[in-house]
Amino acid sequence: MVEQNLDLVFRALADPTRRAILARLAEGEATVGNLSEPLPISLAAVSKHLGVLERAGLVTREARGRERVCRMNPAALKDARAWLEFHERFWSERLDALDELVKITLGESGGTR
Amino acid sequence: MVEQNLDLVFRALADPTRRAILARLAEGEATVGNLSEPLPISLAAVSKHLGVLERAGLVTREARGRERVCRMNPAALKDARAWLEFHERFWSERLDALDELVKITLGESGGTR
DNA sequence: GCTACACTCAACCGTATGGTTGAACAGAAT
DNA sequence: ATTCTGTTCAACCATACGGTTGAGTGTAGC
Repeated sequence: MVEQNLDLVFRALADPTRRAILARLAEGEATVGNLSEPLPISLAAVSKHLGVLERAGLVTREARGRERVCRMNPAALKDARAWLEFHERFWSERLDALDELVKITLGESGGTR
Repeated sequence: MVEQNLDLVFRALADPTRRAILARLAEGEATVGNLSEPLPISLAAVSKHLGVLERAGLVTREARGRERVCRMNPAALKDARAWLEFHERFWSERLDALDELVKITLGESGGTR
């Protein structure tokens, strides 16, 4: 359940164009047209990228007149950050423990590889 | 420079099999064979996944006899976490600011619409 | 009502991805 | 020396991805 969401979020973040869109969106809401202006790709391509971001829950698109205004949803980053943070911490602790073990082992046995 | 690394890291993390491999690796180093045991895919496929993880800097593979022992490298997660954290924070602040603005605007204008 | 605009949808294209199988290679075991 | 084992490599397959173009849809403006 959450796992699949991680798939979508990480995959969405793996593309530089999409990260650029998010960066632009961080400055405030924008229409699809606004977003596509600085990008060297077609409007349709941008629309597709927005679809990916939307499916990942990172962005919402709302119709306003004939425009679609996009907003970012920082909450969707939470799971991904939590995953990263957990593993980073977990691994670091493991490494520390390993380090400690090595020190102790070397100290006791005399360090003969 | 860092940007491209983010591509690789996020892309690597976007696959559930690869996250499973990382989770297994968090419990300690393992050979390619060890890693492939619980997985429902071929050894060759696991080897490929390890290639992806290695290119992203998340895992190192070292030859030990005829085996390859894999270890995780938590440092590689740092950039990704930093990116996420920054944007999450940045966006949250933005949203808070927007919230504040809305409150002020509504308070001043009388809140029509 | 017609035209212009903002956007999405659908079809298509080339390349990447995740999987397979079978051959190849290197180290261990006999 | 031969065989077995652990792993990679290469070729192949199906599907997904990121891009394009052109048609379609709905709203705005005259």
